[in-house]
Amino acid sequence: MNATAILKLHEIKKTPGRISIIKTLQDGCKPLSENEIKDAMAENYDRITFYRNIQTLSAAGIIHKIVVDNTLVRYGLNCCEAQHEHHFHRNEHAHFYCESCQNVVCLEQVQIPQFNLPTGYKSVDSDIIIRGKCEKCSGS
Amino acid sequence: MNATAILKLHEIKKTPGRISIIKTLQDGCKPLSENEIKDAMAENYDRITFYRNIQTLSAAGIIHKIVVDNTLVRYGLNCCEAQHEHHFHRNEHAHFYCESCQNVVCLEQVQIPQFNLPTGYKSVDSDIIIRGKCEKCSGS
DNA sequence: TATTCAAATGAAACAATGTTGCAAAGATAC
DNA sequence: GTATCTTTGCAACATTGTTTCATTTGAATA
Repeated sequence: MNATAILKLHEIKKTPGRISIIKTLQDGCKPLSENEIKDAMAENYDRITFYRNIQTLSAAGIIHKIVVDNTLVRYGLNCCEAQHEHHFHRNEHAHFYCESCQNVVCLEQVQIPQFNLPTGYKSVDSDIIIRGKCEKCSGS
Repeated sequence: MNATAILKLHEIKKTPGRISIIKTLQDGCKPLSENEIKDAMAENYDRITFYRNIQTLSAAGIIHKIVVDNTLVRYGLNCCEAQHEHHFHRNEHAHFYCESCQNVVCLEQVQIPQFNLPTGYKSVDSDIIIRGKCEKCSGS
């Protein structure tokens, strides 16, 4: 689905900045950092607008923020299935962070476990970051 | 175990800043933010020294950093068992973040699952943050 | 197509967070 | 107590994130 269609589906105004962010993430085929998106957007990029659009796109369920570390944040495009939902739908999945190539991979297929919490604790959702080496970097 | 003993055990120099951080975390009985530690340390606090000591204590396995969000970081004291290890030993456990009271709880007893990763992916460790309501805040 | 109005933008200014270099002070071994 | 190496604290800087407000723009409607 193209950027314009995604925005229309979620009833969000089509603006150059938002189109740019979505297209960049589609082209990148993986979660990207602010700087990577910035570089791709070139003169289209404004930092304040970027943060606001990330907020908007995130709240709409179009993208999700991946916090690998407090100084290492990536933004990933939600999968196509999630894009068909009109309402907010968190596309919950774990993430893999490769300590060699620094890439983040969305592990759509990895089952999020049911954690056995102490009595009285109610879980709403969870963030799972698995660190290690990806396929390319572990082959040696 | 008191702060001095912990530092000696890990062969790290005993300094006021480090003692302060450890004592504050012991008194707090829960993971604390930089600001909470700062307030407890009062005039003892220096921001640069704090960051460096967090780095040192963390590398030694005395404390661990919990990144709930990129703008929401806490530091937790490692449990006593881990303190008996001379070498670095990551005391791996999941964390619970209460969206009502903003407290973080170390879930020592929650089993870290074996994630079924795609072929070639090697896991080293993982960060698990479970969000929801804690015992006190869910009772209503 | 022109009009309209709410929403989005971009500039400035600010706030918080994290890092580096370096001289002075302090902790431990002797 | 003295020597030595580590740690501290200051200054300065870099990065990341937020708020306010006047201006511009998107898109619904006439």
